[in-house]
Amino acid sequence: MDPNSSLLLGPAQYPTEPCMEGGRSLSPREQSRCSPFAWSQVPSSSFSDPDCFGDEHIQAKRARVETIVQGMFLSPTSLGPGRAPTGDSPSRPEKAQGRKRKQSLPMQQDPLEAGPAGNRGGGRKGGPRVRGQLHLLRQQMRHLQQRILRAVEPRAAAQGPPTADQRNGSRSGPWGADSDHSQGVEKHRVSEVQYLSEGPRFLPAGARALLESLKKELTGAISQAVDSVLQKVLVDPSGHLTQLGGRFQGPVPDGRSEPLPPEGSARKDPLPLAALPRRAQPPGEAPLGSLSLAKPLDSPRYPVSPRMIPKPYQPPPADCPLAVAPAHIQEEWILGQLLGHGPGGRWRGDLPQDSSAPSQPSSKVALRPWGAAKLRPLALGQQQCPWPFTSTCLERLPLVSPVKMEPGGRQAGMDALPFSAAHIQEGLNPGHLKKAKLMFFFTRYPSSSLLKAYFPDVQFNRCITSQMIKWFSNFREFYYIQMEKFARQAISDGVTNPKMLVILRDSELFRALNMHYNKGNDFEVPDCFLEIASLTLQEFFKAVSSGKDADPSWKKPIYKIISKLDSDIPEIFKSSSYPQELFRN
DNA sequence: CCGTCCCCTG
DNA sequence: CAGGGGACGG
Repeated sequence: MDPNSSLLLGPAQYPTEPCMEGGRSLSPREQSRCSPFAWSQVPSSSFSDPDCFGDEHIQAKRARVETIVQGMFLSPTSLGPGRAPTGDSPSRPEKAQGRKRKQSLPMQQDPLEAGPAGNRGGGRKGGPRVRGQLHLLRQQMRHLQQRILRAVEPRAAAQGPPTADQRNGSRSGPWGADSDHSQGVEKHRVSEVQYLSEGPRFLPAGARALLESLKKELTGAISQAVDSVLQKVLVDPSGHLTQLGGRFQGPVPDGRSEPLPPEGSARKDPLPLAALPRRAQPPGEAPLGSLSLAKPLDSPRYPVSPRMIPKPYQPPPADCPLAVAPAHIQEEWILGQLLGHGPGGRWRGDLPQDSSAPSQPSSKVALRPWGAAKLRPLALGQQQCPWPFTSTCLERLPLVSPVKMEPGGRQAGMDALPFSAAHIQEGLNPGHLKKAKLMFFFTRYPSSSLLKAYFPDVQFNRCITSQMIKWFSNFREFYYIQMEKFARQAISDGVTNPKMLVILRDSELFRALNMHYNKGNDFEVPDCFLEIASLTLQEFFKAVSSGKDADPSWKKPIYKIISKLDSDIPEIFKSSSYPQELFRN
């Protein structure tokens, strides 16, 4: 037990990067400001939360296959504007199916839908090769389906065609043998689903039996095939199971290999920080045992133990193992993949398409971070909507209700789709509030013009502007109250040297701030903020300990100092209307 | 006088 | 976090 350690620690405890924010260098002004002790981390590791990927990945594929197969059995009512062909089949499954797809698909791009283009020869690792195999499987399935149809078609036609409204809405009715093979793959498959799903009702018994049997076989075979393919993906060349925790083999070269602890369970032991590659400090995960400052009854924490000797500012490691910008891009890419919607997609919008999508033959189709499929009852041609904000997409975007924050609760609409740049918001929504809070890590005193620049989806007027200004005022209020509180506590704990007060990620003060501005640890707090917070704390400490707090306006000078320490906000905040919650659920 | 900011309150 | 009052600067 080392009560001091959490608050006081050498600055180079975690190898960090120079003061880069969002992958771009700071202006000279900020460089000098950050130096020598402000080092910021690219928001990162929280984005590559392993839990988001592993199981989802498999489940998504499974669900995909199931969906395809299920589609054969479904009523076609959802596929065309026509009403249900028979009165006795209530609208049962298609809704449920739609939901299922929605749930299972949006998390990341699905190789099955990645598009037919080449790359079958298998690139590096499993991805491309598997994609190719899956594509093959799908083609085979299509061929089988066509065979089935050809087999049953003549007899079925003799039974009499379906009524017109069973077919209308699709360019060639289920019974029209003129399948348009030039159609996009997705559309093609949709028509097949429709095709098959109408089959049983009109087929003679023999054909139906044949169809059923073939379906059964197909189902089994495909599931098996997919399983085997997936197994190959999940086993690396050396035969070891890759960690299903969700580490990517590709884009995240330095992903931590230790799974994140379950929600709410803090790490028992501090990470072996020295052993971690780089910026490996898990965001906000603090060892509960080493909290300080918030426990006033603890025995004296300052007079310090050797470990927490203040900062003889240690320069950062000169050899930063990874280039910053690429890592940043990778993280955005990952984020997009993980989120499946929201800012991930938007963030990607700023990236060169190819560089961030290493193995996508057709990135605009394959990368669907905004989860277009989620918005579609059936996977229609993604080609129609290559970019999130085309009109076709926008029509489908659920709008976020412009309501006020529900205390403590997440907005129901927020996980649907938190923003739309084209839908200028009338008011501010909880997403905006959250974004503002994250921005507070960079700027305590934003100007209204800055706010306008960083909330492009907000229609600013006097009221909105003042509300947002007010938000930051409230943020500051909380911030300064915390600073004063902890400064006074440090004084009462016997601290004499303000330089001893350094806020680290495992300190209680950090936890308080993080809880306030970054609830849920969605964002990795930049080190610049920690440095400024430390400085603020020190200023409060100095002022209080020298008795300046007798002056009614004793905080003013501190405010003045801090107001000059705003950092530039990463560009990603500008381009995304909302950085999205990086839910771990 | 107006816009900000702070502070207090609910 | 929002509202409202008051201080302050231009």
